[in-house]
Amino acid sequence: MLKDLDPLLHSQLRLGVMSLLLGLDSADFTFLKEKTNSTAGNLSVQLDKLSEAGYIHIEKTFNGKKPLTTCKITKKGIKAFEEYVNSLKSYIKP
Amino acid sequence: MLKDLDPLLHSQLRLGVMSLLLGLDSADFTFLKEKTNSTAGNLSVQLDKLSEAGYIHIEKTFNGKKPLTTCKITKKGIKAFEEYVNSLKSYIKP
DNA sequence: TATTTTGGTTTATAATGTAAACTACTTTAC
DNA sequence: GTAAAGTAGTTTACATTATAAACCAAAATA
Repeated sequence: MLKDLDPLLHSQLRLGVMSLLLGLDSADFTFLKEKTNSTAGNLSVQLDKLSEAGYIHIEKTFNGKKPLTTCKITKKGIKAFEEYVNSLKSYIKP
Repeated sequence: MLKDLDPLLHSQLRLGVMSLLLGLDSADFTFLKEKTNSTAGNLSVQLDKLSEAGYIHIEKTFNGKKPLTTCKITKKGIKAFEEYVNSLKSYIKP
């Protein structure tokens, strides 16, 4: 009946990041920070967790002279997200 | 875009309890424990939280000589659940 | 009558989330 | 050119949350 929910995705901020990344080719730190309305510190921590789980890929480059952190969702991340949504349905079905 | 998720409902066990109660007139402790696959201790704590928030109503009676804890979802709980589901959609929309 | 089971609660610990403080560099204003 | 403010983050310390282990009281069973 009630399926387990991936604890890594069952967090407002991490879910928000994944949701945003799913619709985009890639997104940088500042964009994600604004869209999710999070603090930089929190976002930094949560991106690391998603990265460690292999759900996103983080690339650190430079935009001219400014550091630029770019995130991309991975295949594994897409699959995990889809499974999470599927599991959620067992809770919210009418 | 991404709406805030009620933290009280954004927990696997509490969400599971609410989901189950939504479809039933009422449910007792043991039933919820089995259906959610939780430990009694955890369930006890989480039911208290839902009760304190006014999302469920807990009645403690006796079934013959055995204690019986019965839970019912409240109007407030139904509304909160519906809002939670609605907010969730901003994350999982295709 | 000793042991197990039922139906829980309390408490201690582990895991998680978040904000505040910090780093390092850059741009702007004097 | 140098002081102040801004950008782009990271680290650390604390608060909240979740979970499990230990516990309690009564009842059923052996």
